Amino acid sequence: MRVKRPTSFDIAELAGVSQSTVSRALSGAGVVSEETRRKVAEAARTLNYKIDANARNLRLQSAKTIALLLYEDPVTSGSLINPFFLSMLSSTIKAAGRRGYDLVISFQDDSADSADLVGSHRADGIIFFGYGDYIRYADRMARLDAASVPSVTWGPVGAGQPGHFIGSDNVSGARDGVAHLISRGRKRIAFLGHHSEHTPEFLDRFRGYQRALAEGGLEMVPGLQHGADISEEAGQQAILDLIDGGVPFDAVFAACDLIAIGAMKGLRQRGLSIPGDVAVMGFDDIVTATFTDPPLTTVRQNTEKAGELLVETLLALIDGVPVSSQMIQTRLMVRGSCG
Amino acid sequence: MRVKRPTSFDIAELAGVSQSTVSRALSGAGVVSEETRRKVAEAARTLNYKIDANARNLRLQSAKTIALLLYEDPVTSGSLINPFFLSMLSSTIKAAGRRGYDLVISFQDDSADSADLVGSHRADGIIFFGYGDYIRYADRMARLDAASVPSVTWGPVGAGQPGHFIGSDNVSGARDGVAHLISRGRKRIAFLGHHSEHTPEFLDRFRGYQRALAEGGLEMVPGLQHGADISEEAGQQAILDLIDGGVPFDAVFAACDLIAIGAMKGLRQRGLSIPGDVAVMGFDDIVTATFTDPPLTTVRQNTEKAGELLVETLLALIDGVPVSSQMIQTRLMVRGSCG
DNA sequence: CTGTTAGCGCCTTCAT
DNA sequence: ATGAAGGCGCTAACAG
Repeated sequence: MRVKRPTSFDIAELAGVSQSTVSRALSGAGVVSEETRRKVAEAARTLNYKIDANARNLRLQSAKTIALLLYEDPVTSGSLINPFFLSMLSSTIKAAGRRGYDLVISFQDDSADSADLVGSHRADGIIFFGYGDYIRYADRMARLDAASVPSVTWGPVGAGQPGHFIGSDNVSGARDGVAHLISRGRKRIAFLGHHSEHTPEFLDRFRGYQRALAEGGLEMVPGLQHGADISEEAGQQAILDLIDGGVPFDAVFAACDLIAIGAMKGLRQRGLSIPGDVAVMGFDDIVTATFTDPPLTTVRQNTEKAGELLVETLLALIDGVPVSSQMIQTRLMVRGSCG
Repeated sequence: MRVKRPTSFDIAELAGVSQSTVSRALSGAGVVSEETRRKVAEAARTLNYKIDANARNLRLQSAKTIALLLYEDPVTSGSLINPFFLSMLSSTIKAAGRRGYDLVISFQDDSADSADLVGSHRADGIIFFGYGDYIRYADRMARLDAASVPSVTWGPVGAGQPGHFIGSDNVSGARDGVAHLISRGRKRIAFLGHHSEHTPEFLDRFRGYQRALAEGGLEMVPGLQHGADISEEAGQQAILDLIDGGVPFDAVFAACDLIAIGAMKGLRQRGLSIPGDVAVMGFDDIVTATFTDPPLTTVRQNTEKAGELLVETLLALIDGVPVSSQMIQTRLMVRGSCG
């Protein structure tokens, strides 16, 4: 059933030129007279010619493709459901497309395969996604580096991990958020989310929380910090634990929106009003944040810019241009949940 | 910085055989002595050899790659956020991986590009995703067909559209769901969701709803059918409209889980209890359905099987094997929201 | 069972 | 400005 596709020789014949001229005319690179360029372009159009990517890439020793690896791991089983990543995914695909790169996607957490994608010229480099346990990834990174596989990871910038990172300025973002709560007169501010070295992004947000408290002249109230996985359910459970713990609080800073939304549910479940009794602040600014009741005030991560920088950095790496990790500024989105 | 990668000739030399023997040994296809196969495998391992995908695919005139096109359109702007699609995405990627196929993903709704992916041998075929307006897609499908581009769409099976489809049995799934409501003694059952020919899957679910009512000896109560886009917000708004409409009801069948979850919010907002005052039934069985309060009873779509069938069908099409659209059975997941 | 040989379709010097 | 020729790395006849 496969129709024989036209090759550059067919175009050459139809246009009355040589095959190499066709190649030059279409790539736009070489020097070709305007006249011939037009003839070639037309011939290509009438035959519906498309450059064969395999032949081209074989010749060029590249792939014009970026591999996107999504990690699933025990700590963050909910991460793939996190709408935030969908947003990242979309912006990254678009950024790559703008530069003529395709994206192959893979959920596999088999580290061998990821390097193979590049080893086999299926992809020119790798972008890693996933709120994750970066300590576990460290050796993978090291191995990729050893094989000189270009790669960039979305995550904690400047956490001392090997490899190149693009990520939000989590410390200052969290600080801004908590400072806002303080400016609204809140004094007893809880923190929801895990914050060990295994989740450095959350750790940074925790540090921002601490810094804002210090700058606002507030003590961190013991008993108002509670771990939570990245899911609504975890957030809900965490806030219930907190309420039942008996230590009073008038605000919650959640390490991400999903946790914040879960917390709102828990608060309502216990008959507490938002923001009357408790103000709630999130982090990410997922689409749903606009639609909660009240709408969630949150720290927005710039996913557009993130995708752009991830791709740009990776392509630089592929071209052998030295690059450094980069931090993206966040922005406070004031809505109704903090009064 | 790019290290020169070993070729099959390097392996051949190290293993003391010819290059073609290396190819045979590694592809597993040809006849090679056990002895040589071992030697070659070991040489490949020590040199960390990976078959060059471009060369291989150029030779084979294929790509070993499937393109996944996600459609975004006005009607379904929320669809990409729909966790259901994430689940589909994951299962499809895994099914493709199991067969040695990579997946290139694209959000673009530019129909030209989709055909080009195949025309340029970047992909062997296309899988389309997206609750969508299939009428708008019809001409795209026709065009792809004309260019003999193998493609499969996740969507309404048997709706008379051109092309190959894989989808759930929406009519019988909805019927089962509504029959369950009836068996629990509900008499006035509302339907939430759009159901025009533009959204044939929802239309089928509406038909299942009608059928169940008829089989249960119930009349369809006028005023208890309300449109809703695919989002929590739309579901919430729809149920509020219904409540304010004044026509009493004791159950809601939502065209998808997101709508159902929004409806639950709206009911609670108006002080109605679930399932005491109103039973709620969804469709999809997204992860969140397990965690609502009460847990959502819903009609489960088998995403595992869906991904498997989509890939299997597409590969058959690519091989020129005739295939037909296929319907997947749903399964009622009884939880707490229907009493 | 293994080696030799001929391309797959394109880009790119090197001549002209 | 254009044409001729070589080769990217691999698979698949075809011989032996």
